[in-house]
Amino acid sequence: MQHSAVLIAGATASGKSALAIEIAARLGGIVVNADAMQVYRELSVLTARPGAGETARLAHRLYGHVPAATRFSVGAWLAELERELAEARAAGKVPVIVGGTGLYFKAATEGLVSLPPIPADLRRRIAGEAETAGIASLHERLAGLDPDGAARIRPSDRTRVIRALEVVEATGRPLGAWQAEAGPEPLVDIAASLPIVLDVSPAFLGARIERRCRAMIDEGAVEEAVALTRLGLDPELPAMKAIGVAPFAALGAGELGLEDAIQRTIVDTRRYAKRQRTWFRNQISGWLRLEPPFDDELADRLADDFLAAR
RNA sequence: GCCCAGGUAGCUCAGAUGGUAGAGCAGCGGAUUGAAAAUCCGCGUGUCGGUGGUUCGAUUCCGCCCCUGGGCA
Repeated sequence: MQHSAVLIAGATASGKSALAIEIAARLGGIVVNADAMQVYRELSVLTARPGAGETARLAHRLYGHVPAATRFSVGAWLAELERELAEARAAGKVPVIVGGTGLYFKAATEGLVSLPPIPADLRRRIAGEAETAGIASLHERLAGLDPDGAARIRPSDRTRVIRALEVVEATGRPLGAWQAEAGPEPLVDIAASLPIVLDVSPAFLGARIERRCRAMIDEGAVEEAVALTRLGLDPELPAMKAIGVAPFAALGAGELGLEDAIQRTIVDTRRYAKRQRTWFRNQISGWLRLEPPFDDELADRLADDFLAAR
């Protein structure tokens, strides 16, 4: 079953969430999260997750509903998105999917290959081997089991080497073979949707990122980072790698100065925004590209555009 | 005012008996199919403070000037 939706992709601090709310309000819709970090329960200030004011105005789904101890994934998100889209349709509400994770949008609009789940103990074993034997030696093993994959993935690309090895060891087939199969149809029918990418300049983002990172302190970023680290979770879990967690936790522990912690967070955020811009510039085509200001007039126009497209 | 040290990339600095310069950080470009705020690849972006002089050639040597820091008055 394919769905129509409004899609809003944009870099961090671009103003995409506010625009999503305005459009959803005009369409009688709901906001659905497409951001890999805003799903974590213990992260709110650090991920700039929509607050009480926003969620009181209209429904926000897939925000803060996953414990930080969980290793979330595109596949898990896609399964939840399917449920949300079905519910929204049944309720007659337009889903406005907003986020900054390019891979999630790609999975929603182009589909994701169907793979059996990888046993958790196998994943742990391979990750452990990466630590002890080194990622290059895992790549050598991959070359024996999945030559095409090994040729495509650099020996230094830790995430992809581990993933490719997991798949071929768990299923007996290389990842590329799975991907070559026709997967399930995409959840979002892009032709019947309004896909928007916010085209924001580094200068525009830079100022907003700095302001946000400084404001976080008063909103409790340090306390949030400290509380998260006190859970004693595996530092390799995705939630532990959220921008700001390490520097603000270090600040809370007295190991880093205030200004150093803020600067570290600003720089990390800027770099993240740069990677997002690269993704949206090169991995997405045929989407409506919009420049600031993202104001009420724009929301009016986009809501009309969506109704016309559908 | 005098003496000393220093002005080289966005920042902190290195360097060449005279042949237009290079590190770290920052920055920029790219890849991206179940960890994606992850992971990985590539790229120096420069009136060497200004101005005269010596020289085939000056960022480098010399003069003068400007700026910064320290010292003496």
